[in-house]
Amino acid sequence: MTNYERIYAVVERIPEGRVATYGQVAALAGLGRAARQVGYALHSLPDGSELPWHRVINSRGEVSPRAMPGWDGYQRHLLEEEGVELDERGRVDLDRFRWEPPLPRPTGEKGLRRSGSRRRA
DNA sequence: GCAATGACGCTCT
DNA sequence: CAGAGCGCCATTG
Repeated sequence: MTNYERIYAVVERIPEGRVATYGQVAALAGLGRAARQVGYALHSLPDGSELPWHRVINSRGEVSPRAMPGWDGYQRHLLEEEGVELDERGRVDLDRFRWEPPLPRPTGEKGLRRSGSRRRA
């Protein structure tokens, strides 16, 4: 069982009309902070795949630009078809469309918050 | 096994 | 919210 399988499994259960962030999917897939691998896995996704990969977006609620221009527009189109509202800049209001995972993280997260540079940029 | 890569995330400015 | 920087981590060469 590769991590891809887990990622796909998580993406597969994203409800229609909802979106999830890469980090969200990564955490649910057990990859933790390997949000990048989620995108990497989706990139390796074969054509004809029925996975709702278009429901996976970045933390800002925006569709991450990929190598092939135009594909991002396609993703936005798919989201609109599902009822997800996109603003002028093609962004999704995560406060309203973010998928609620079955096991939400406790707000009182332990010192595991070492994410990011944690240091002045 | 090591080095490079990448659909990202978080914090600070 | 947007932009800039550094970090994390699995997959690939």
